[in-house]
Amino acid sequence: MRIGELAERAGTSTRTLRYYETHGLVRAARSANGYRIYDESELHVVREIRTLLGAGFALADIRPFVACLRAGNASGHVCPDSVAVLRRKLAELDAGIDRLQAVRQELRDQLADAIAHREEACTRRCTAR
Amino acid sequence: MRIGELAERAGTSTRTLRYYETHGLVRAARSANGYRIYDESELHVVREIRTLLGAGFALADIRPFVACLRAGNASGHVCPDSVAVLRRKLAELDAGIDRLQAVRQELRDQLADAIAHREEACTRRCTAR
DNA sequence: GCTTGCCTTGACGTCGGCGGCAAGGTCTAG
DNA sequence: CTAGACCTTGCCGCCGACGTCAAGGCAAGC
Repeated sequence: MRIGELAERAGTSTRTLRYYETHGLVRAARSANGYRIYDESELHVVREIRTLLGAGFALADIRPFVACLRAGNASGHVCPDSVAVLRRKLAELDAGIDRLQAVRQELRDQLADAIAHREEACTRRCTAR
Repeated sequence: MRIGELAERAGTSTRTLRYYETHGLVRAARSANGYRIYDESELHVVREIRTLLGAGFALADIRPFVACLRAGNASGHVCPDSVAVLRRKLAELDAGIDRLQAVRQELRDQLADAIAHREEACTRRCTAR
């Protein structure tokens, strides 16, 4: 399979695949003319990468998952390194959610305040540049 | 007040204040020698900007709040434009929280799965590069 | 032969909110 | 007179995950 086909089947771009390769995540053999030749299994690798990226992981965090897949495991998250990253990400996620919840509460308060003072405040035009 | 003092009192840098100025958020008069001279009220403006940035707002989103302050209102969030941004940000925040919650659930499941299969999977060394 | 479509490497652009440096002008204290 | 602390504009660097050319090689159909 060449790069164009892999890109299409993985739902991404050739540029992205080359980018992953330069960062050591995806592997390719080369045919006589220099074209990249991908093994069927690379499709799973790329999909793993895309899924994790979509979940907010950085490429560096994804590395252990790919290594885990390459080590012959059916899923990339069963290895110790992956689990460590999972735990860390989970903690980050919790912190992020807490932060957003706090901001959300603050915004709701401000919104309520703004509506309550709608008539007494904002007497001049608020669109002043 | 010159730029160094404002920066210190607002807990930011001179570089940042100039940046805000080029983006039309902060205003300064000029003294004879070309130095920026800030009105006392700019301190409130800068603090409003910093607060909103900290809450995850983009500079473009903050503009109406600054305009609202300049229009003579005690707080920047009482004007219609600000309220519109607040509503939008609140919705974005909710969406973001939902997304993170979903990812979080997914991670927890994967973590549980990884732990459950700890012994039967990952037979080879998972740290293969 | 010529076009079309695939592929290659390399290098610069993007977005946002600044940091940091260069090369100079200004003001004040000693 | 000089040092040093402030200020000015301008421009490049940064992070991350790519997009977007540019300039060319390779393969296949007509």
